[in-house]
Amino acid sequence: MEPSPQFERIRAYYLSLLPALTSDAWELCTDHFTIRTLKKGEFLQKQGVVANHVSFLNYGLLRMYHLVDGREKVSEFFKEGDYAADYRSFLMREPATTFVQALEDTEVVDLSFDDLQVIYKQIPEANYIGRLIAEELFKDMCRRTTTQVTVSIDDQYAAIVRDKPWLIQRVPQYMIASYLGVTPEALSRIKSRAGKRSRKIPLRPVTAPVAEIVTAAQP
Amino acid sequence: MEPSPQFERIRAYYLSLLPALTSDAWELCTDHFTIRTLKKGEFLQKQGVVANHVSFLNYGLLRMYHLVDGREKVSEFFKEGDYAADYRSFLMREPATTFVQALEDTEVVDLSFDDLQVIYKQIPEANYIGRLIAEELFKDMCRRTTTQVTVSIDDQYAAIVRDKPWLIQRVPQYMIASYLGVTPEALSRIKSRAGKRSRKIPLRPVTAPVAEIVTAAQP
DNA sequence: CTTTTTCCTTAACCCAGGTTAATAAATAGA
DNA sequence: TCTATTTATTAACCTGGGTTAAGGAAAAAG
Repeated sequence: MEPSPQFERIRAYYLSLLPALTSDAWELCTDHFTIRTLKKGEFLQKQGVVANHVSFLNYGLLRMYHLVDGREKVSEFFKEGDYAADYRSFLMREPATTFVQALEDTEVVDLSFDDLQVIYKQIPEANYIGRLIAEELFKDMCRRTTTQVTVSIDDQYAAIVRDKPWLIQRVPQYMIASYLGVTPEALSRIKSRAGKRSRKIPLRPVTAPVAEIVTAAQP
Repeated sequence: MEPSPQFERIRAYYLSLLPALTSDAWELCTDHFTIRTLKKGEFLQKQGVVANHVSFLNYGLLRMYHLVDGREKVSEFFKEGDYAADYRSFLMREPATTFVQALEDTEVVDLSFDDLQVIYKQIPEANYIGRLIAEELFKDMCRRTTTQVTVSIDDQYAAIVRDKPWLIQRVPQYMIASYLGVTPEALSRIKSRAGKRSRKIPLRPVTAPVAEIVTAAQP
């Protein structure tokens, strides 16, 4: 069987986690993969439904959000190369609390829960990959939580502009506002504040206004 | 070697995750475990230091917090039976961004990063346990995030009183306030509001004021 | 290109929570 | 026990973000 180009990206991802991945093991994986496409606006996941797949994005863009008394609260974006799912629902076999919707036409590699369990049984190393993926997701959530507690909204937005310009390019402002936990109106204010700031700031301390490096303090 | 009573609780925990855990594998684990005690106020982890252990709590109580311009922001509590650590720092081998401090005299079973890697090498099933633990931590963070987005502060506090009375008993109010993301003064207001509410509420809709069950909506 | 819809911005008003301060209650130390 | 320190409460004031509303820009539909 010749390698499907649709599995190349996920193969590279698995190899990056487990360079020793054998071609036998890989074949077994691809037996369980299925390709699916979503048109802009379609849903990968809906609230109330148990997530039955994890989906690796070949291309496209998704958003995850909660619906809380009529309002959408964006919690995550997924782009090409990411694993997307309500992983909590997938793991717990409980109805999802979130929606995951395509913001662009998107192609994913699906793997169902049952198929994944088969893989875990038949390929012990899969547990290793599964561990690394879960750890990676955990780290990401830690990063997010730390940022929310640690960084002002204004700086969080500045960080997005600086570090994730693709978000600004591909996602409407009101979703980014929601992601930051504020209203679109508030994000407008943030942006106008940022505008004034950056016009003034050149006069700021030229000598390294670096964040202090915090070392272990005494109790 | 006769079983140490200090490892009984963690043994039960591992067995709950992997009933098939062999005694050989368990012996190998205990070879790497060390017992440590912390007096109230002492630190398990300090900001700026790479977390070198994961610590299973035999008894006691810990809090994890960020220090952001002089203020403590509590992000987590750990009690007997929990695994405590700055797991992000532990996994990434990067300096911790958090402090973890004992709120009571505490006894932990330590496992160092290097020892854990040895265990992962020698016992393939360990990856399975590691995966489940990482997944569990991920699920907990999801729960927390969902709650923060979904539930009002007043209801979050009510939920703590209802579901985690041990938190109320063992932790000062101002730390719970911090955990909820508000000031102690705000928590006082929340409590007084709750007082008024519960005195009035008996007159509320007697016919099942249940949260609507949300099913998959149409796109 | 025009129309329609979606998205963004600005302004005025309001309010929950932060801030400060003062007091009371509870806990720890002597 | 009594004192000192920590913790909790309450009130007055202030501020930043929510809310509402309206106008303008941009994108999609025709």
